[in-house]
Amino acid sequence: MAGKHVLSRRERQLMDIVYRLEEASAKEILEELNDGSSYSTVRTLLRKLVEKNQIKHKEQGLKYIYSPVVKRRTASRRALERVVTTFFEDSPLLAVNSLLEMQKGGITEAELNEIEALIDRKKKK
Amino acid sequence: MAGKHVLSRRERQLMDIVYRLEEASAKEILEELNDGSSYSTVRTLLRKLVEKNQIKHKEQGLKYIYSPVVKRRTASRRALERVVTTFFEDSPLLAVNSLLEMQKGGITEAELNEIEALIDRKKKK
DNA sequence: AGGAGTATGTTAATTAATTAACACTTGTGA
DNA sequence: TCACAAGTGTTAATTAATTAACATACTCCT
Repeated sequence: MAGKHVLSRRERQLMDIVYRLEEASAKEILEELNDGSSYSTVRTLLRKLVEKNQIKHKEQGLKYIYSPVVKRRTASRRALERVVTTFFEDSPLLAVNSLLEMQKGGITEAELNEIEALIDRKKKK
Repeated sequence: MAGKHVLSRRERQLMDIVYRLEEASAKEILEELNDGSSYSTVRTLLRKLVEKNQIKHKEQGLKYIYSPVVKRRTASRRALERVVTTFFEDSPLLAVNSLLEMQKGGITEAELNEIEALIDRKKKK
C-alpha cells in the first residue's frame, strides 16, 4: 500500500457507494456493486479502507455498519473542487452553468427560483 | 489490464492532467505531476492510455502531443453527474448551492449576476 | 560527418491491488 | 442443546499497476 490516503480504483468505488448510502453493511455494498464480486472480496476492501482511515464501523447486532470518516459535506466540496479545477478552469460559474444544463434529475422551474433566492441571499453579504 | 475503459488510479491522475491542460506532451505531463516520477514512467502510462483509447496523439516536430479522445465537455458532464449522484442525491440544485459557497476561485457579484442571467434564459424555455 | 540533445519503443522487475478460500464466532430456533 | 445462518478474521494466490532501465530514431549544429 502506497500511503494512508491514496486509494486504489476499487477502494474509491467502494467509498463512492459508502458516501452515496451514507452508511452501509458489507452485504449492502456487495449488492450495490452488483458485479460478480464475492462477499469475501468486499470485506477485504472494507478492511483496507478502515486501515487507511477512510471509513469506520459501528456494530449493529451481528454486523458492522460502515460510514465515512470524512463527512459527506467535506468530501463533496473536495470532489466539486477537483471537477472545477480539472474541467472548468477553476471557475465555479462555468460549473454552475453546466449543472443548469444537466438533463439527469433535470432542474425544474421551482428549483431555478430557489437558486435565484440563494443568489440573492449571497449578494446581501 | 481489466478492461478497455477501466482506469487505474495513476491513469486517472494523468487523464485529469490531460483534461486540465487540454493537450500536453509527455514532458509537460511529467512536470505537472511533479513527484519524483521518471520520464520513462510517464511514457509507459501514456502508452497504456492510448491502448485504452483514452487519449490520442498527434506529432509535433519530434514529439507527440497528447489529447483526450472523449472531449472535455462530455467528460466534464460525466464527472459532474458522478459527483451529483454520489454526494448530492441526484439533485443538481444541491450541487449548485455548494458551488455558490465555494471559496476557491470565489464567485464575485458580477458572476452571481451572470448566473441569474443564465437562469432567466433557461426559464424562458 | 557525427556527436549531443530530445524524443519514442521495448522490455522486465518490483510492488500493489484484487480476489476469494477457509477458519472462526455468535445468535437463534427446533 | 446443537445445527444452521449470518456474520467477521486471517491468509494466500493471482493478476494488474507501477516504475524505470535500456535501446533506438531523428534533428540540429559545428
